[in-house]
Amino acid sequence: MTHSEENYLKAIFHIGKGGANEISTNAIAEQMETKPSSVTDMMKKLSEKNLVNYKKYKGVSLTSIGKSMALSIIRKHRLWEVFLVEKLDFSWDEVHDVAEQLEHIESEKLIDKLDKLLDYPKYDPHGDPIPDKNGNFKVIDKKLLSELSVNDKGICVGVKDSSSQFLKFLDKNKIALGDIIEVIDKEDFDGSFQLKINANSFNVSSQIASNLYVQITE
Amino acid sequence: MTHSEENYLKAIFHIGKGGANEISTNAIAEQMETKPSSVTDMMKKLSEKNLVNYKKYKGVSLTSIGKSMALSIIRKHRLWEVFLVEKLDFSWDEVHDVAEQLEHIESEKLIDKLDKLLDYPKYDPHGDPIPDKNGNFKVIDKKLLSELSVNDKGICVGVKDSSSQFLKFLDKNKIALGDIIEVIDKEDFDGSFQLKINANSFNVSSQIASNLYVQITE
DNA sequence: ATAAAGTTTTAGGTTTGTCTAAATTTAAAT
DNA sequence: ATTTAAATTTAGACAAACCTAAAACTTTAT
Ligand SMILES: [Mn+2]
Ligand SMILES: [Mn+2]
Ligand SMILES: [Mn+2]
Ligand SMILES: [Mn+2]
Repeated sequence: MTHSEENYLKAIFHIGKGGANEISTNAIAEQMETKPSSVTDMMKKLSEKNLVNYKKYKGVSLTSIGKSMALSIIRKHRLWEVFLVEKLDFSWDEVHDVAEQLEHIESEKLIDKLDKLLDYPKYDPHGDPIPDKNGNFKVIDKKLLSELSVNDKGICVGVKDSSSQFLKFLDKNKIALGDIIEVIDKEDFDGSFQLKINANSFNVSSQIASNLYVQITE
Repeated sequence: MTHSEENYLKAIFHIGKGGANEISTNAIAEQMETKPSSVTDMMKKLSEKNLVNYKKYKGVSLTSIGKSMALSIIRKHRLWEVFLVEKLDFSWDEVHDVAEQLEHIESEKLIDKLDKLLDYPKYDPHGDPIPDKNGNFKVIDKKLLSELSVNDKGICVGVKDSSSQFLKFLDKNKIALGDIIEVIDKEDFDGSFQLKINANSFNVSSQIASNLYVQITE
């Protein structure tokens, strides 16, 4: 498997959110920042290798082999992200680009030992689940903060947008995974939220609220 | 810089042992396990980028930029080898191939932090020196065990052959870096050595003796 | 000094992954 | 039901990194 092939499989998995949907050529091209014609070429090759189901003009889906390869790459990506944060003191907004490179390192032993060193983490620094060796992971029942109602209370468990920009914004405002969030009020006018985060009052825009995942506790 | 370009620079550095000698096309081809014609192509490209001095039929040498790039890759390779042994419990015969991949990861911050995590090691698991950020490293005054005379005594500080085969042989015979070695006798007949290693008697063939580096203490 | 042998380069070709432009198929709009 | 628009595929091209075979250069041996 080449780096490029791996990146395509990962892209298909992410667009389809792990399901078996038919993914369009254009969607893949956008995700990969490449041209649709390049995608078509690659889909033919991946189809030849039995990693995707491809029928002309009908989009693609991952085969079970393709899916497990995608999961293996995602596992590596997220484990490396944990390593960078936990062992090398990277901040959560700096890890993605390096992990994009590290995810392609081929060595089963390496990743097993890394998993052990990190004490078998279940989530990456952005709250995304880390598949185990067999590709299994728990899907935690989380909601976007923007979907909560007044008086709902929960724990901040993830981010939808994991751009450096957004993560730095959260840092600056001292919002972190694990924080307890309570919805005090919702403003109809602009969709903004009045929150209590770890006992401090906060007001966040609807844009922020729709990029934070919360696990409701009551 | 592509992986391939990096590997060529490293190969040239290794063949020339860090000096500024003119390296032949065939020597590079052999080191890289590729064909001379491929080497010529690459030398033209590296020359274009001012990483090597190249004149047709006259061989190549690294420019100062090329040399510092080679040293940077070697630094990364050896730091990763230390990481694999110290933090992930790899044995010294398993690290090279993985380090060949990891050495190409691009992130200055990553390598600085890794260096710190490992507490700024000066040598890799095979006794090879690790260049610092500026490409400087100490050349330790070591000799091949085969060059020692009877009654010479020293510390085992490195291996010349770092093949898995040889390293496993040393493991099996409980010979490790840091061991104290004394030459008790040399056998003219087959060039074999009678040694005392950490107080135990040993007999090693000339082939072994010419692949172990020793720092003489008396 | 010349021939033979060895080394290096050139010429032309392949594969991978990309691109643009044109053709084809599917979906949407009238 | 056509026409128009959008999505997708094909055709042809290109750069990177490799190859084989042939030509050119250098070194060695006679
Ligand atoms: Mn990431
Ligand atoms: Mn992540
Ligand atoms: Mn090595
Ligand atoms: Mn080494």
